[in-house]
Parts: sequence; structure tokens; C-alpha cells
Amino acid sequence: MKIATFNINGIKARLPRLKEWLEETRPTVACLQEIKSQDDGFPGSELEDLGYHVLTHGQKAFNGVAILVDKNAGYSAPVEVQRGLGIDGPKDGEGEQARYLEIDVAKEGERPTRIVCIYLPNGNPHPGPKFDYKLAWMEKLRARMGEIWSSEVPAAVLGDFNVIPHDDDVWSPKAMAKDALMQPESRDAYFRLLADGWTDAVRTLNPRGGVWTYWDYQAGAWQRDHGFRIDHILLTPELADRLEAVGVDREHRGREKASDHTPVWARLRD
DNA sequence: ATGGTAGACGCTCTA
Repeated sequence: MKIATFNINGIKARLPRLKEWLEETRPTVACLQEIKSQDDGFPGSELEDLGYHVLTHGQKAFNGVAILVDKNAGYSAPVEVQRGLGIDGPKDGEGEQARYLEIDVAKEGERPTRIVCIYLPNGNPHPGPKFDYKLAWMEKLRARMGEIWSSEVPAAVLGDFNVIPHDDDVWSPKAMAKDALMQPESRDAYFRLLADGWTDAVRTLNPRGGVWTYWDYQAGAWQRDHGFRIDHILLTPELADRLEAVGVDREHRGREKASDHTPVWARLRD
């Protein structure tokens, strides 16, 4: 089973790139973030035609997550477990933002795997209400991940965490020092998840860092390789034991009309 | 201190 996460930065602008990535790399499960679309505006049928079950949790203009599951690999339609974490956005009265989708996937008659797709708040500028929202969201996430852990279902949490865990996960810690993505409070909240027992799949197989998953559109960041790692895959022990390989589809960042993130994937022994 | 780019939307916000 190959699980993947990809912040596509807008489905309307990215559909051709997304389709070619699915066809070329064929993930079993793909967690998408920043679809920037409402559910009824999402081109689900185009992805169904590629052989994927499609489940979306969208909103107008911003945020939004979706999960794709490969029908051709024999998987049944995903069963939704939870949509949203139950936390309002930082502005008064705006309600909850679309950042969390949790499902079970399984082949017919087999034991399910829990898949959680997240788009964690960016948190800039720091300090401020958006940063406070980020930390509150991470606390809610930790509580929910604790419940999943306790239920002992094999689980993976994938997505754009908007956290640079270590100084070797960024091209220049100095240049990014004031950014919400690498504040000590952001990192500590992330490390608490690992202390709870979750395995950072990419880090485990690349312990010395130097792996980027995001390059800003601005200031020639891609051309200068000024990137960092914020898209993560966290695994419960059973899935961590089955971890075979991880990868970043870096080449896709250099294509025409690319997202500013690259896909990240992990292959688990069946 | 600023600007650099991209996406969705609608005369601006988010990243």
C-alpha cells in the first residue's frame, strides 16, 4: 500500500498536474490539501474516471482537503469517520475551516486502515491570533490522535503540518527564524505527537534531514533550492513496522503550473 | 524594510 500527501494549492489550477501525478505514480491513497473548492465544485468525476474513489471536505476559496482511494487496487469506497476537528477559525463568527478529514479504507473483507488528512493552520504572522489558532488546532489534533491511538487501529496521519521540525529541515534556519512554521511552540507541539509514539516516516528514513517538500513561488526559491520540509506522514507502530520506503516527488515541483508543494509518499508492506 | 509569486475572488486575502 502506497500512501501519499500532496498540497495541490487549488484544484481548479492544478487538475492537469494532479491527474498526471496520479497516473504516473499511482498512490493507493492520496490525501490532498488546499483544494480551495467547495465540495460541489470539485471535479470528482474526472478522478473517478482515473479509478479513484473521491471524498472531499471543502469550503469556498480557501483551505479544503480531499482523500482519493484507488479502486483499481481493489479498495472499497472509503468510510468517513470524522470531518472537522470541532474548532472555529481565528476570526469572529467565521465557523470551522475545512482542514480535517478522517476515513477508514480497506479491501473487501479485510481489516481497515485509518487515514487522516490534515491541513494544519499556517500560523503567520507570529505572534498574533492566527498563531494562537495554530497552537489551539494542534492541541485539538493531539487529542484526536490520542483517541485514535487508544482505539489501536493501524493509522496514518498525512498532510501539510506547516511545521519545520528541525533546523536541518530548512535551507536556512536563520532566514526563517521569525516564521510561525519553526517557532519553538510549533515544534514542541509537533514533537509532542512523536513523544506520544507516532513515527515521522520521512525523518525515520532520512535522519540527517536535507529533504524539502515545499519551495516558495517567490524570490526564485525553487531555482535556488530554498525549500523546507512541512508535509509529513505520521504512523502508528504497526504501520511503522511495515514501512518500506518513503519519497518526495521532487521533479513535479519543476513542471509548468506546479504547486508550491511536492507530493510525499510512503510505501507500506501489505 | 521591502519585495518577490501564485490562487481564488471580486475591488483583497491567504500563503
